[in-house]
Parts: sequence; C-alpha cells; structure tokens
Amino acid sequence: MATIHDVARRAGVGVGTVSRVINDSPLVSDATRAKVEAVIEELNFRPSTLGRALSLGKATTLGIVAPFLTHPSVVERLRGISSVIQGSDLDMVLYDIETVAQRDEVMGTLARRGHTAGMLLVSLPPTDADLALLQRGGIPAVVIDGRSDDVPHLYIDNVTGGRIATQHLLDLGHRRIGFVGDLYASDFGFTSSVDRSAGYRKALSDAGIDPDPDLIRLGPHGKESAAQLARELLEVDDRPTAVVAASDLQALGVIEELRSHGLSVPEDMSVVGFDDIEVANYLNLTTVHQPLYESGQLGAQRLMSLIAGEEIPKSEELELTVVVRSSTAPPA
Amino acid sequence: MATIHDVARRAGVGVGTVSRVINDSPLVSDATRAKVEAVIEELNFRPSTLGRALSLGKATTLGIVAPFLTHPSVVERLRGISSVIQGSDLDMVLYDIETVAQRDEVMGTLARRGHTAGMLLVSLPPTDADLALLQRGGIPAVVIDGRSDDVPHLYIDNVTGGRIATQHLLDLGHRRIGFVGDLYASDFGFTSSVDRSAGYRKALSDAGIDPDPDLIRLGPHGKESAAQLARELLEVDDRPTAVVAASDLQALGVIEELRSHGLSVPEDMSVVGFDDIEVANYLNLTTVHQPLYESGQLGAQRLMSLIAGEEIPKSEELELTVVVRSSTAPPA
DNA sequence: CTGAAAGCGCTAACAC
DNA sequence: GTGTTAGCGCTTTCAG
Repeated sequence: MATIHDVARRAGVGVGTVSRVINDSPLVSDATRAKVEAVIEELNFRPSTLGRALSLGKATTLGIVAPFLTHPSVVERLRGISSVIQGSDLDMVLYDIETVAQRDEVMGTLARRGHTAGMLLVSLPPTDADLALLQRGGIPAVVIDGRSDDVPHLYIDNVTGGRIATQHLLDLGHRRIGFVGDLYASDFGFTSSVDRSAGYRKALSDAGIDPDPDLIRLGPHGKESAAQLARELLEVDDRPTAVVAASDLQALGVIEELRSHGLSVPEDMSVVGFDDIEVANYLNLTTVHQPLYESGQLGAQRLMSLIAGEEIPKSEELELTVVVRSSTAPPA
Repeated sequence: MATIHDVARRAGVGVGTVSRVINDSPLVSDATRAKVEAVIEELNFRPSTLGRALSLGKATTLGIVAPFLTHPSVVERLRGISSVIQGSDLDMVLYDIETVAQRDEVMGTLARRGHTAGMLLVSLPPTDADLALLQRGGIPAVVIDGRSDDVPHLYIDNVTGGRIATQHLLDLGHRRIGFVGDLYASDFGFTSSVDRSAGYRKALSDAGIDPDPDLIRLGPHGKESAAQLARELLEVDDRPTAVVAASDLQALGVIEELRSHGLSVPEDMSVVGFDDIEVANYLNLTTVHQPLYESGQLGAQRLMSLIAGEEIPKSEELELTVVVRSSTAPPA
C-alpha cells in the first residue's frame, strides 16, 4: 500500500500538496495537480481512512446496535439504514445483540472505541447506564423503534396499534375477541406487547365490551408458545371468533395451531397480526403495518443531521395502518 | 475523551508505561500497574481503536459484502458471521448490495480504504476486476456461497441439490415432475438455479424418465413470477403431480397459486423448495436444507485464520439434505 | 522496570 | 502555490 509520502516523493512534491490534491483543494496549480494525480493513479494510491480519521479527529463509522435477527422486522429496518449510510462516506458497523449480556458489553465498549461517529439503537431502548456512556463519549445517538427521555427517537404508538387491530375485528362484527401476547417481562425491556394489549382492551371497552381475562393469553415470545396459547383459547367456554396477536410471529403460531385442529382461517376464526413482516405477505395475514424500511431511513438521516450539528426532533411518531389480507372475515 | 497522555500525566508516569498496562505487558511493577489502573478507571479511559490501529499498522474491520436482504437466506449467514466476529476484536462492516452498480462501487473503494483486515463475499462470486483489487490491496478474502478459482470459498453443489430434491419426489412415486426456476441470466452471475435444474434433469434421466421441456418453466426470480409459472404448468396436458422449485421463495409462489386454484398441497400436487429459509419451517415446506448459519460461521473462521497467516482450504463443499415436511406426499 | 522519543498516514497551520 | 512541520492517540524501540 502506497502512502502519501511515496506519492509525494515520486511526484517530486511535498506531502501537503498531495493532501491538497486528494481533498480537492483549489490551491494547487493545474500542472501540479495533473502530475500528482498521475502518480496517484500509477501507484494506485488510496488515502488511509485510518490516518485521515485520526488526523481529523473524527470517526468514520456509524455503529448500529440491533437484535438483528431475533426479530425479522429488524432486518427490514437495517436495509433502510443501509440505504442512507451507503450514500455517505461513513461505514456501517453492525453489532448483533442476541442476549442481554452481549448488549451490555457492546454498549459498554462501543461508545468509547473512538471511531464511532454516531450510534443507531434499533428496537433496544437505552438504559440509564447506556445513556451515561453515550454522553460521556459525546456520541450522538438516535433510537429507532423505542422511546427515551434523552435520546431523539422514532417510535410507533403500540397502544393505538393494538386498538386499530382490534377495531378492525369489531368492524367486521366480532364480539368475542382473544389476545395472544408476550409475558410482561422482556429481558430487553420491550413493552410493545403490553402496550398493544392495552390498546386491545381500550378498543373493546370503547365498543362497550368488557375485556374477558380468560381471552387474554400471555407467554414467551415465539411461534411455539403462541400455538400453546391458542390451544388454551380454544378450550375457553364460548370460544372467541377472532384473535389479535401481538406480533406476526405469534399470529403464525396461532394460525398453525388452528389448522392442526381442523379449523380454518378466517372461516372459523379470524387472526390479525402486528408488524407486517415479509412472511405476513406470503401468508396473506391481516396485520398492523408499521413502516420498517422507512424507519431505518429516517433514523439514519436524523443521525446524520445530528452529527452535522443540526437540530432534530426529539421525538417522532410513525404511522400505523391495518393491512387487510385474508386472515380476517366477519364471524360465521 | 481521555487520552493516554492524560492518564500518564495524572498517574505521574510515562505514556509507555500506560501502554504497557493496557496491553498486559509483564514489564510493569504491581504498584505502578495498580496506580495506572486506578487512573484509567477514574478517567474512564479507553484506548482509541484508531490510534492503536494506525500505530500497529493493522486494520480493525472485516468487510462483509452481501446482497443482504434481497435473499432472506443471506441474513441467516450474516448471523453466523456475526457470531464469530463478535468474539474477536474486529468490527463487522456491512455493505448491502442491491444493484450491480452498487456492487462495483463498493468493491472498488472498499478494497483500498486501508482499514479492512479482510473481506467476506457472501453469495456474490467476485469478478476478475474484484479479484485484481483484492490482490492489489493485499486483502485476504473468503467467498461464502460461491466459487472462485482464486479466492478460498465455501460452496454447495447445486446440481446435487436439484438431484436429491427430485429424487425425493421420485422415491414417493412421482413420475411427472415439473421444475420452476430462474431465467438463466442473473445480473450478479448466479448460476444456482441453472445448476439445480441440471440436477433435476439428471435425477429424472437416471430414473429412466425423459425430462419433458414442457414441464420446465423459467422466469424472473420471485414469488409472483413463480406463481405465473405454476399457472403455466397447470395448463400442460397431463399435468405434473409434483414440482421442484429452485428456491423456497418460488415454492411459496407455486403453492399459493395452487391454492388459489382450489388445489391442495400435497394432496393434489407435491412441492419441494430449496434453501430452507425460516419461512419454509413456518409453512411446513419440504425443502433442500443448506447450512446457512454454519456457512457464515465457517466462512468467518476461515477468514480469521487467513488473516492470522494460516493455510486454509481453497475450496470446501457444504452438505445438503432434504428436509421432509408436509408439502410432499405420494401422488394421488 | 520505566521514561523519552520515533513513527504509523494523514491534515492543517505556517512559512516562503 | 507549495514545502515543511506539528500533531492526532497509540505502540515500540532504546536508553537508563
């Protein structure tokens, strides 16, 4: 790898001049510029990102902290993020968090590695400890899909989401509607499922229906667990005619369980999911769509602005819409 | 951000000593070490990755070039990669390639940014131009899911894959078996679909069946296109009783189309896919499983070895197996 | 054992 | 316009 000194020597100029050429400074004569450029080409020289970053005192990477494959929806956000980062001269460094321990470790070291221009926290609300680290490191950060008192963030209103999902079923004429969601405590501190169930209750109450505790089933996140919960729902007296699931994944578990009991969706029971991941489309699942790709794009844009020293909104809410496919229909 | 000098000054020692403490050098007295460590703690000092990398003259990141969301299978490989990188002190820099132009640009610049310790090319066989760049930059690289004469690579035998998928159907008693795959030309130079169809033909021939051109339908990759191809297959005289799809995605398109014609799978027609992406499991699709997560892990490990200066195999083939779920059954 | 100093590749301030 | 030089934060001789 040729260095700037090699180029300078070979071109018979000083390193400063080479640096000016590289950085398109106007203070170089055309002749010199041409000469230097020729040598650069000849030596196939590319400036070292490292040297430049160190000299400039600024970082070259954007750290993305995300539970990147445990939830399929996250990947879609990553694509959005990537689409905007790729246009900049920053690199996208990915930290995949799959356990709480990992998360703490990454947050602990990342903030101080000295090459991070900014951080994007995806679907992982920062703890107070995280915040302190970010502050201390002076690292700008944006939370995508979460809330925070101190970090600018993009979020969706899960309560509203649960409400409109339920409302869709009410509109179809359902009155006995079940809910399948996560247990309250999530390792990462997610509250989306809880919020969605609150929206579910609210929709029912508003429609003059008393939420029946028997119809609300909570368990660990996952398809299998959801199937188990669906089974419980089937055993309730006066079985529900429709189910709201806290996520598409859980909706799939429910549907599978229903099918294995010889019940068909939506004829025997309607099911609505949440997230609108790709699979939802494959399976024609009616679900609450949240802007995943767009959230990534917007979050990355906001972070870039923040790095550039601009003001950005402290909090932005993204729209939710019900996407009606064929897993819901009026009750039999 | 505290620097090594701050620490040195505050601890009343030289920077060299601090450096020794940081790097666990044995040439420091316990007393000095304790003192320095206390100051490090106090100032919350973390060495700059940049400074260290520059001084050491070695890069700190692993570049991952992948079409990372256009094919769901790639994400699974990324997780595998991540799992091994996260254990090292390298960072994982992701470049998402969604168009050929992007790919050329990334390859062109990446190789010379001077901070890349190595590159992992996922599902994107490098062109000759790419190779030249890598060579020139002296950057070690490994291809995951592809072949190359010059770069160590992990691959699967798509011909065998097509063969065992077809054989599975033959074993069930099918004789009229269709194939739904990609058009030959792929922008990125993929040949997997073509290879899989070759395996399909071979299995038929070996079983004494003449491949019927009418039963081989090719189109652009994607679910919708596959649905269209399935429609064509249904209109053939003496319609097939089973279909081999070149990917799970295409298998899903086929199944959907069959269902919309009131046909059920596998009763009216068996369908087998390829890849074994997550959805295949959700949908109980019989498919050819390839080790996705493992390919990522192994590829990353190989690259690390390569960087460490060790010898690694030039070429490694990964196993394929047919995972039988419920989309295949004997013909009616 | 430990401090001082050189150097990694680059930029920017300062002379000429 | 252009060469020279002083850092950026760190590691690593080289003395002592």
